[in-house]
Amino acid sequence: MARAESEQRRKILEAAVRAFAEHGRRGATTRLVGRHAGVNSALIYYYFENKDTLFAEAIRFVLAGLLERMRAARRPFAGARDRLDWLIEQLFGYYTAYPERMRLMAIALSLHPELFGKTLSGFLPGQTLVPIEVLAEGIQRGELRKAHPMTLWWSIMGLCLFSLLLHPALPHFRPRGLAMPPMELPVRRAQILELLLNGLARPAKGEKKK
Amino acid sequence: MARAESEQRRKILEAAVRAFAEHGRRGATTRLVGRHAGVNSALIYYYFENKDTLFAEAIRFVLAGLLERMRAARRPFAGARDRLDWLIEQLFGYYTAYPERMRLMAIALSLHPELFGKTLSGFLPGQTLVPIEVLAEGIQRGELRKAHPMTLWWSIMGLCLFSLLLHPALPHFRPRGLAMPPMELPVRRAQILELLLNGLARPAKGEKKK
DNA sequence: GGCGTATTTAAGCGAACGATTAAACCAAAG
DNA sequence: CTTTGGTTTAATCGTTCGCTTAAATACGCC
Repeated sequence: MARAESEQRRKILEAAVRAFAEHGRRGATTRLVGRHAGVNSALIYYYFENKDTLFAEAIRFVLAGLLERMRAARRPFAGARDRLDWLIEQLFGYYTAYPERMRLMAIALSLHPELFGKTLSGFLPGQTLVPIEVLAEGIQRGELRKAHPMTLWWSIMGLCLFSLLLHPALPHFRPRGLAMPPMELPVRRAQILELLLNGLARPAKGEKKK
Repeated sequence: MARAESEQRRKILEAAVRAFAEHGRRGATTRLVGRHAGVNSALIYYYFENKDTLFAEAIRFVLAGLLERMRAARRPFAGARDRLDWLIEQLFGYYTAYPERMRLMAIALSLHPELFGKTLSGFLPGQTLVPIEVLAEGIQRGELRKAHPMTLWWSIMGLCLFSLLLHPALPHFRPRGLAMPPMELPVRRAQILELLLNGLARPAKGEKKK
């Protein structure tokens, strides 16, 4: 049965996030989670029903952390560029602080889409959906094109998440005779911002980039 | 030891892609792969050294399939929109034909970035990198902004892959009191194309969308 | 046919897994 | 000091895993 909050429970949850992000839902063993938490693996079954609910709770934990971070950092914006830059920064900042959490989100999405969707459904109601609100405000003020804020958020998520996932793969990706672009995170971040603002197409004659 | 090409080897490889995409590298058992392939699981160890090299070969198989598809579909382009639309279509089309292959790519990227990078390094040299060439041509003709073609390709990959991963999660994502945007694949595809062409920012007065 | 090689299978090994259990621990209350 | 209830642990059960082995089967060549 699920026990209430406690120091140990939280330690297990964080260890679970790390273990699941590193080895996947199946690859991470309960013993490994216990070892990461500095705790006997049987304790997991005192706080969580079984391994599967631990996994679901870990996802919920990651999502809550991101939303909480955005809630705390929310501020007024000076325009489209400032607004989009802030949204990107939230994702990049969360990754920098907790890379394993972003990876767990990606794993859940690619390997357990059904569970991911259901967890989201059970979690979001009642939450302040900061990124959606921030984007909706941008549209309403005429900074952004008219569209459903959620599709805009998905675009930003896709661009950022893919870049962040790619990041640790690139050091091992060195094909001979193929020049690689710079891939430090700040550079990639700036590229994403420009893409979101202006697109990839070359501006027609007469149009001027500010 | 790795045996040469054969009907059975390919059947095992395709079954492995399906199994790994469904359950992950650890979650997919060799017995399941064998069952999917209609073959005794011991046969896997006749054609592949062990489970890990089978996983690596499965990734290579998926990448080869995508590149081959693009090589076969390559054609001249009428402008930036046509060019970008074709690139998006390649990814969406590959997903439609083999959803499990795209998912395996996402799993490898999020769960095994090092292996993914190394597999890419071992595979790409000697291959014709169609998407890179297509994008480089677009830049050279002045259709696209100046940038490293590979960063452009990563942007397109990120947008498309995230949308495709999200797709099977959305039916289970129905939070009460939250209007969801339409998410049929063709709609999402059109949105991505517009984003790539124009960005999200509202055009300033005087500029006109064609 | 009959021999030799290549392929495929059934059977099973040791190890590691998720989960359960009962006992040990410990701090606060009586 | 003893009791009590919440917390943590060691020990272990039954199952499943990756992988090996040895036997069985298919197949080409004489």
